[in-house]
Amino acid sequence: MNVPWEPPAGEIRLVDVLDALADPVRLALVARLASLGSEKCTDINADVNVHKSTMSHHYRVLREAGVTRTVVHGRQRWVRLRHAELDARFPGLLDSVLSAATHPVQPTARHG
Amino acid sequence: MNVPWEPPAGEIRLVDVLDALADPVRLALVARLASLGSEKCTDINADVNVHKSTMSHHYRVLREAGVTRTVVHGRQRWVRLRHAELDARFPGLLDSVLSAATHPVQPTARHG
DNA sequence: GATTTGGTTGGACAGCGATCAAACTAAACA
DNA sequence: TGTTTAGTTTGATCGCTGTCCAACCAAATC
Repeated sequence: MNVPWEPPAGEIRLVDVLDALADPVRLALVARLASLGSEKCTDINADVNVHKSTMSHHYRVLREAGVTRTVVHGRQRWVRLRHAELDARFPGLLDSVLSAATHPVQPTARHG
Repeated sequence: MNVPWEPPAGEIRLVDVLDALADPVRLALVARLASLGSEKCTDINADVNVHKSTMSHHYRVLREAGVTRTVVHGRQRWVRLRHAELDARFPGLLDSVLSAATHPVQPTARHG
């Protein structure tokens, strides 16, 4: 039920957030969390072809950047986005990243 | 008058853009370009306490990620944001990053 | 208490990236 | 043509980072 260290909402730094999102594995993870909500690490790991210790590393990067919150519940961890807090500090940022991650706009083909 | 290599608008990758923005020097440079428009490298370098070869490296990262366009004009280079193209592909992304970079929202103090 | 389970930590490794200095290149100018 | 100017390229350094494996740890279960 406790929460490992994370930055207070007012101290989340943009560069850290961008850096946390600038990795394919973490970006996919964030997109997944956005669509599925809170998830157990086990469930996430099951779908990712990466060692569990590597995933643990990514969880930490996201958490320490202020992107996610990890709640310890018994012997499992639940991870979810700090969506509202992030949006309060950097309005529109997370949403535009998520929309970019899931629906990048393709250029319309030119005929002629 | 020629333009060094840059990705076509439709092939700009989100991870590359985020990675390009996830550096203090480049983020500041992008914010500066957003407020001042196109600039010569010399002018930019003058205000940044970083070696010119380092700046050249940053210009390349931004350009190859699709964030900026560099136009060679005689013996000087003009750098500017590919604002419209970026916004067409990842709507709202650049603007939210710029607004986050220049006006991060501070939490309101609680009097209690 | 011993074992299983879910996840972290530490070590090792390879690769990358930010930085500076020095050498280089191409354009402009004297 | 030689020199200055604007910026790139190359080389070196050094710290960071993504990855795996092995060891560890705490909670839950037997």
